[in-house]
Amino acid sequence: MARDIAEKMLLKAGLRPTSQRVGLAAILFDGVDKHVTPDDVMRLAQSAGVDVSVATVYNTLGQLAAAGMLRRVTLDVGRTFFDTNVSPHHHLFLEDEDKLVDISGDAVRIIGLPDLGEGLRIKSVDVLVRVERG
Amino acid sequence: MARDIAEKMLLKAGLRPTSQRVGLAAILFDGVDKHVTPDDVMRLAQSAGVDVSVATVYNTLGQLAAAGMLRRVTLDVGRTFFDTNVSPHHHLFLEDEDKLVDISGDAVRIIGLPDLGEGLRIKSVDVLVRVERG
DNA sequence: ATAGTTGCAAAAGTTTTGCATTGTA
DNA sequence: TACAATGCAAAACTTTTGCAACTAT
Repeated sequence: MARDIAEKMLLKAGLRPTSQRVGLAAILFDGVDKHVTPDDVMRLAQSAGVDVSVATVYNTLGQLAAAGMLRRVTLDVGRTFFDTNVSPHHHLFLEDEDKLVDISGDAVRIIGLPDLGEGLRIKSVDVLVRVERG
Repeated sequence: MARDIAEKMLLKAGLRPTSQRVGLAAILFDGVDKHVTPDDVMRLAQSAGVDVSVATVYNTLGQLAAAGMLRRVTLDVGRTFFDTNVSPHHHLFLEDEDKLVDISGDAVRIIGLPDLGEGLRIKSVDVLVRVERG
């Protein structure tokens, strides 16, 4: 049952497993990696009969991302995706389908990044490959 | 005079060199590469005495980006930058200063990107390095 | 009781659209 | 005069905030 997993993930994230959050987490952590927008989540919640407001969807997604349970991927104006795959990896964006696809993080190597000055630390390196039919 | 250059760029982009657009282009293409948000541009326009609405700032930036005169760089929610450097290159984002810095495109090499299926074409490869003090 | 947490209505902020106006042929 | 392009007010959309209600001790 996905609800059990959902509850465990919420507790691990230090969030109370309220009915809204359990409902959302059950949708997100069903065992299949996904890339969803807040709007997708809202729609999925409605279909699943989870009664929740848009604000709570945003807040919950933000909290899960802050807890490292989701990865926020910002693409273009007004296109924020949340990725349930939180291991280091990159993304391919299929423009024609408006869809994000993971690229394994191990496979990709980036060489030639500049040395950082004193006291600076790399927080993340994201590669986004935009792909179109042609 | 930056106004002459501005007018040339607009004509090259197929846009009428109206007073608003010339004013904005003169701010953007003053010979120094910059990373600006629509809000920055609005403020700069006001300081420069260019009378223009927010909508026109957005529309003009979008038109210049579509014409390849500006590069749109989307970072996070509600953080769209326009880069006057349109040659292929990557970006470093300094979180503490909320500032984008260019990384030369020639210096960086990315290896291990997956083969694309039939009929797909890479449109762009963007690397974003997030940096923080630490 | 009370201190902390939650969910959401309302507010804030960003971007796009519809259309009156202006410019062009 | 007709036809296309422009600029912007207003609308649409995305995200955050403030606070009443709830929970746990």
